Amino acid sequence: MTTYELLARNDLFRGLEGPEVRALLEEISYQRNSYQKGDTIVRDGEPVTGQYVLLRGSVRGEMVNYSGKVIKIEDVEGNQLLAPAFLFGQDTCYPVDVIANRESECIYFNKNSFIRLLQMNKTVLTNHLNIMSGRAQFLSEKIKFLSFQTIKGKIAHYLLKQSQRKNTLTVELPYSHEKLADLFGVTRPSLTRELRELDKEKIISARGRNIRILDKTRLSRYVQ
Amino acid sequence: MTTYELLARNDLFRGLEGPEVRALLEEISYQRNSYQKGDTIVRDGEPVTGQYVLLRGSVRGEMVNYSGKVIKIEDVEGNQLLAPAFLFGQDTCYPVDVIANRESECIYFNKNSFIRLLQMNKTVLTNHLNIMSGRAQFLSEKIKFLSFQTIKGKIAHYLLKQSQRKNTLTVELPYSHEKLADLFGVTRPSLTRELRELDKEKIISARGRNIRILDKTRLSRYVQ
DNA sequence: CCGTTGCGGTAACATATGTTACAGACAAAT
DNA sequence: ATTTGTCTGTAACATATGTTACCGCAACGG
Repeated sequence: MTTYELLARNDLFRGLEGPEVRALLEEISYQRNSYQKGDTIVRDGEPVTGQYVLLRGSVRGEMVNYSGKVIKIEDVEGNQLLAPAFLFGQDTCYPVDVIANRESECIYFNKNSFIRLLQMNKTVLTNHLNIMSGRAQFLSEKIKFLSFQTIKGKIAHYLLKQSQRKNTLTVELPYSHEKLADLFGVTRPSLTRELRELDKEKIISARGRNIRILDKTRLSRYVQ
Repeated sequence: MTTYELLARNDLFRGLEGPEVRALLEEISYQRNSYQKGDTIVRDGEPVTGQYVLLRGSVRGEMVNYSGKVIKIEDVEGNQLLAPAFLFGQDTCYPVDVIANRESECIYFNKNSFIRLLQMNKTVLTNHLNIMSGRAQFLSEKIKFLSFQTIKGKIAHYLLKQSQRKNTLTVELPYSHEKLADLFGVTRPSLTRELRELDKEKIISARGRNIRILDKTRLSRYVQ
């Protein structure tokens, strides 16, 4: 698929037809880069000089502190902007490392090009405002999730959300306990321990990554 | 002072002259409301239907969970937008309660009016993008602060920031321990205990709200 | 002058979570 | 077939923080 066709599906261009997107992009300079699994795309603290768009693949944003503790903020899959809310403002720096989960491809617009893009089309601008708002909403949710819940609360919240989305009581964890623990901001043995306890109490059945919700009511009680 | 004069000093209108602001606002409808100390201006979970601007006074944004634990997100003083990053996006809801710290006054633009305002003037639009980016940056910082630091780490971070800003080694806490504990997402006795310990170790001298940094080096070591 | 109130200080104890280390299961690689 | 690495499970123990309750002080209002 061409760059245009891929980008046309991005939320940034929602509501525009392929040819319109093509016309916009022809006026703008950008570069296209590939990354291998494990490659760092942007580093925490680096100044933001432009806008990356993930075309293809999967990357994750994570915060790391000096003593090595990791909090995974999110996975970004497919065709999305990376850190879309950080391009503006003065002397903004990336708040996370962005690392490729597997082979991936990005488009990079430098700041001026991206601003021109926003100015050239009102729909694009509106889309971008929506995307930025969505990010702020996401970050707020994250604060709530990280600071209010106990580990069991986080597990309950997570499982109930997954189960609701797929409309099933069996949840296959998309991550190892290790990764999930990072997402929750806790350590791996602690996460495993709490999973085991919920299993022992017959609230869930947990066999490695395969989890089945046995008692939704009691599980919900852990969500604050 | 008139509404125009007040608003003209808002970051949203940075770079515009008073008369320009006046001209813009004459085309737009808005309402002006007063609040008493303790009044709730917006409530967590309420849909966002417009943009509040704090004209005068002081408000705080805080998250509360069902069991009553509070995390104060921030204080907003004087002339600023409230929750500026949440107006766009679909079905957005406020992520916090916003409560007046003392008698305060707000302007409220409904969503369409505010969007028109952004469309009418490119400077205003750019300012708004900057403000939104700033919010995202702030929220990211908050996540780091809340999830990486121990209580002593939070104290150290906070004191060092205050001391740097005022360029002095004495910090007069602007809050009671109670409020500060909310800001840190911890309980009051725990915060007091840690303050006392830092005092005992002669890293700071803490007498109620009056704190003096005695050993900057050792204090910094607590910041992750 | 005295009660009330809010605040800081403190202590005993409970609990959640981290730390570290190791063992077994399994799959991939050799 | 063997090795290697990754993952889950587990345990003993350490630590940070929460919980609850109480004290005393200072400010304030009646």
